[in-house]
Amino acid sequence: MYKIEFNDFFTYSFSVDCVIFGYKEGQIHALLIKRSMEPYDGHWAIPGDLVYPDEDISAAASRILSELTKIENLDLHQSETFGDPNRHPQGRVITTAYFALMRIDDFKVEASSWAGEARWVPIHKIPQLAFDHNLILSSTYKLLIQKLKNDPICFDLLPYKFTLNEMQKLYEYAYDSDMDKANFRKKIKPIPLIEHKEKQVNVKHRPAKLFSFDESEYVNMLESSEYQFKM
Amino acid sequence: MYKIEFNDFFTYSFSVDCVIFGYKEGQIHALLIKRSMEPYDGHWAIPGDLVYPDEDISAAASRILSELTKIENLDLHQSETFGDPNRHPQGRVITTAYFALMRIDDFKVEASSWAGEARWVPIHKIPQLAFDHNLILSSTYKLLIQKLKNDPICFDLLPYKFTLNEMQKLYEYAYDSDMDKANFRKKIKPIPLIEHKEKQVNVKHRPAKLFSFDESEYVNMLESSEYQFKM
DNA sequence: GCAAAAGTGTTTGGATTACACCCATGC
DNA sequence: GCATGGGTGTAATCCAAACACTTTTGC
Repeated sequence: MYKIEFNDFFTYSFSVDCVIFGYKEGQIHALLIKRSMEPYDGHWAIPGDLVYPDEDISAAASRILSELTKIENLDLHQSETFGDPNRHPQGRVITTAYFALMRIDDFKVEASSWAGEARWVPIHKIPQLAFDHNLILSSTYKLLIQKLKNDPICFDLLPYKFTLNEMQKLYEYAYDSDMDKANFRKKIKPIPLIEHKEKQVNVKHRPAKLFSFDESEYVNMLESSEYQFKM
Repeated sequence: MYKIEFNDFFTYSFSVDCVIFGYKEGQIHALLIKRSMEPYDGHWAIPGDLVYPDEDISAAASRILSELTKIENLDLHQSETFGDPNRHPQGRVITTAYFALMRIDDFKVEASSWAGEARWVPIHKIPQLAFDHNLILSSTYKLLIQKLKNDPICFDLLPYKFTLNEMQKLYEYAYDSDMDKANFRKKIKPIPLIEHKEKQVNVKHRPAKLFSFDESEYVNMLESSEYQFKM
């Protein structure tokens, strides 16, 4: 039936790699760690780990995220699965990539057993990484760009209170194209935003109003009407 | 470092499940097999198999496809990965779903060691399946519908020579909405189609022209201009 | 002629685009 | 005042929806 013994199939391992994206200084960044163990000791890599025998794979992604950043309850998005037989030098390890979005200001990297050092790196300046992580990162980044078009996840990258110009700049960066200010504001009219009374401070021009994404209203709109987020 | 021995991580297995979609009688169908082995002997299931130790996961998906249908070289699209620790009764088996599209008329199901019987089932009449296959199928179907919007894959479901009305009916089915004939034809104007001299035969109304997708022209358009398929 | 679907043209209203202009703040 | 970006209005244009109409086949 099988060309090998059935038990010989139960010799694989499984990992998840968790691409953490953030946005600062007008650029999308990924959080990379410097590995402090073999294999690829000393190389930069996407944070990832083996999945425990009784652990769901999405739970493993959450664990990695919180071990590294002490942040819980971030949305995780499943990306691609990579299964080249030779991708891992220590055996057959298949890996599923996830990505999470965070506000860089919110967070402090925690040193952990497997990460001596962690650093935010602009997505267009990623060095050579361990394993097939360059491939994983680039395909996951493409997926992020895709999702920015169809889901209101830009608000997970922007500060909680943001200006409309900041939002526009993020989309201009993601789509690598300039947008007209007036038209951008017309386009986002249907997105439910909370308008704050506060304004920008310490800017040497007219201060902009601050907004937040109205998540609960968005959920309402999804349920009741047939509103479809689209950028 | 780890709470268990390193070697205890290398006790998992990995499978791929290959959802094969077809289109006939105005409905999208999935090819299901009746399992003839434990576990879930006698249950209907998505064709799938364990991945061999030295086999890439996409190669495994191709293998399943060709063992079952003797068709090679179909495009495979990676879908979601499922890793609930209890999804498989015989151990920790993580699975990645793929899907392929085929013209139902083209093909004959081959009996194989693990499939005593195979059957095309309309996507809205799927019975109780083995493992978590109902979940896998429904999420993969959603992905198919999504991709029908953004990629010219409807032509993998339609006959090689098709009428514009057949194409429209497929989209009406996929999006569960009626479309205007004249507007549909205006919308697909930019899609490169080969217009055949032949027409429908044996219809009791004016016979429609037959078309085929002009794949090579599509590739050209993708490269040269900034054409973007969109339905 | 009639039924049925193929195939095309016109009108209309809403969305997108380009662009112009005024406003508030720091220096 | 001037530079800088915030914020809004308008006209031109494009696009999609609605609908009407003609054409070709079988019976």
